[in-house]
Amino acid sequence: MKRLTRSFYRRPTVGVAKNLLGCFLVRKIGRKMIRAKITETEAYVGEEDLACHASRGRTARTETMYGAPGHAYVYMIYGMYHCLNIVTEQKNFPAAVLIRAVEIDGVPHRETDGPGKFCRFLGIDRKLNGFDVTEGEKLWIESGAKIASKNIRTAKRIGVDYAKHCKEYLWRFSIADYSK
DNA sequence: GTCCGGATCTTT
DNA sequence: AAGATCCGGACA
Repeated sequence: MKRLTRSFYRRPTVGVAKNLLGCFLVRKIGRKMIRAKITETEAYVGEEDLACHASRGRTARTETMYGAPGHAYVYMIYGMYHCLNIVTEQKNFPAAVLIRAVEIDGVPHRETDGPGKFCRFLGIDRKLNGFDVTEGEKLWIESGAKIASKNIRTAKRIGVDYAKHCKEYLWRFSIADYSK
């Protein structure tokens, strides 16, 4: 397995979101290393995407998304959960892939089948916001077996009812075997 | 400064 | 179906 490089992320976000399925999110805490297979993702693309945090422009929070691709964008939601995204596309174009679910060997899937759940399990919080996943030692992503397109399920994104017409975009992707 | 709502999850 | 819980963004 090979670590994904910056050029992997410097591409259209929807493609990155699909290609991340089946890849392995690796988290290292001290001597402990956890490998998590990515099973569900969503794309958030630019200021025109009303579901994207950057739709309200460049702010302190969204600054990471405007930065170079291959960095983690971690934010807190509902006062108690964190969500992990990987920044995509060119610098100064705000876009990212939200990782929504992973699977870890020996861990019940229900503990890692939501964005807040696996972040809690992997100890991911805002301290990792802006972390370079193409170089750092705490968090990175390795390539995995390619998922055939017939095994990729496409759907509307979750929890973005406020996003007007953008809520209809089919920018949620999951591996068929793991779809709920 | 104040106010409001959220890319969620758990429990009822 | 509702509660937990708090930060970021909008407005003043």
